[in-house]
Amino acid sequence: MCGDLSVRLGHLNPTSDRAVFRQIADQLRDGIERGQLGEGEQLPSEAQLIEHYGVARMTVRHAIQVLQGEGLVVAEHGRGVFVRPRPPVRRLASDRFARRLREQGKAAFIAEAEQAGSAPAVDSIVVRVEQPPSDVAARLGINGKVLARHRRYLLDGHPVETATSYIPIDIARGTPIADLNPGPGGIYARLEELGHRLDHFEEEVRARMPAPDETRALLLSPGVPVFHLVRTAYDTGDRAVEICDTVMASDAYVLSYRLPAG
Amino acid sequence: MCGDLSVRLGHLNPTSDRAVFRQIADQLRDGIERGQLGEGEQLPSEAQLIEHYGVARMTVRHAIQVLQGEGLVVAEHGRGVFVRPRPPVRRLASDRFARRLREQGKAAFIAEAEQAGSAPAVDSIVVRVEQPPSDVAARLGINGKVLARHRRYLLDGHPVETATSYIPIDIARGTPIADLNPGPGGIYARLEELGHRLDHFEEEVRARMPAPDETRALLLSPGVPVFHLVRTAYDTGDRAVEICDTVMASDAYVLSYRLPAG
DNA sequence: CAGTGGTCTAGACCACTGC
DNA sequence: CAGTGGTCTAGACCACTGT
Repeated sequence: MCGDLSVRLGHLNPTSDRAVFRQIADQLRDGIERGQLGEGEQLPSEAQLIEHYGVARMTVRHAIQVLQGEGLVVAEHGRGVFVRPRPPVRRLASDRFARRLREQGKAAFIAEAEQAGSAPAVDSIVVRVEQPPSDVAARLGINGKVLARHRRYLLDGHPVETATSYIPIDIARGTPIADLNPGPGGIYARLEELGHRLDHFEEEVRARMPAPDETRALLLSPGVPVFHLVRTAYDTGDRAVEICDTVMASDAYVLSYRLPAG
Repeated sequence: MCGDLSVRLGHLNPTSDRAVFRQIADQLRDGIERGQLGEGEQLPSEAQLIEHYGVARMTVRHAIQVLQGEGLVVAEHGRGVFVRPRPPVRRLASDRFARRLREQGKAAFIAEAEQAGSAPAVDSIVVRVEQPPSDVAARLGINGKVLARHRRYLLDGHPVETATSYIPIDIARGTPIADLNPGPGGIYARLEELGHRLDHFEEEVRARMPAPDETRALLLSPGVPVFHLVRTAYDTGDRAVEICDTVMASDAYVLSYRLPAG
């Protein structure tokens, strides 16, 4: 009764209240979670599923769409539908902005990626003066424009993160912070050289589905959310001297934080 | 040419490569992002969109499905499709497990919710001895079974978070930690009374789309990811004494962490 | 009851992949 | 070229909401 598919597909329960496309999605999901379909393996084709279940094409497409929305599979035009491979995750530790790392002359992203054996890259760098979003302006305590540094980070050629740093103009003007390449240790090293000794950062983390432009910039598969981080840097005078707004492919990261108990 | 819809819908570009359903989704998304369609407002009905664009029903449904996947709208059977209201978010600060809060006799969730003016509740409590997931076992340095405390948290009647705490049996046996209600200050207070003075926590944060059982437990709308937190509590002897595995509705939370700069 | 979205069918034509 | 998924049509019937 079952063909020679790599998954053992079951039968539909016609008496069930559960919609047919959901029953099909359930069975495929089961096969994935049980490991009968491993990472990168191909699902039965639409034609095979239509044949097996005796349903219309739109019904099996709907089932597959459900799994795509859950981030379990990716469809590739002309090739097939595959169990989504989990990319290696980058672990971001809460000490990643510690001074000792900065003093080694590497920006946080580069230093960490190289240590993990990946090939880091930065592109799409744009540095300009602009009007910041209102929440950024409020945190910086500024009404007018600020220096904005936009960039995109890649690991082994895959984009994983876009970021924009906002720095008050009175701090950045005429310094390497306003240059395309701010020099060794990144802008945090420059801020400290300028007398803004950093005290701590406050990082806010949200998760949501990406907007279409984010899907493009990060080459996200359907069903992959993004982390949205807003990190504020405070100097020892408790002034907010920089805000970094970051959008990250959530399947490429685990964020790790140390919390005090005392 | 335009009817009296609350959004000004544009026209399709037949020469565009962009699929018709994407063009329709783009126009509706635009209306939402420009604020022409505010939170909770109703989108044009399928019938209206079919009429306006002169396309088949499946095409407009596909467009709306795209917006659902992005978490922008929610469809309500028999009522219509609405711009998804953003629920009030709960801000979780990194000092939420500080001893001073515990000493006030409240568990972290309850204390914080009441302070924010919400009505907290806990249900679905299950306490039992079970085999933990292998990653939990590894972190606890344990091979066999552990005490597991499952529960679900609600704010103002809405489920927002499910959590499972795992505690080594040799620590929990015969203590209030193994009771349904562990008493004032929660299990962290009990752990400290038992001599396991807490030193710090390590919290790992992931984001992903929910599995179907999580969608049910948290009543999640389509297009809403979850935070998956795994928090390990270490005592002053650097022993892992508890692991809390938490799944949270990402639209109900902003996580906030303080990072050292020094 | 009319109006809404949910499920499903049976086709059509197209675009991409790999042999 | 055959096989795959992507887009779109034009229907059908159902289930839920509100009046």
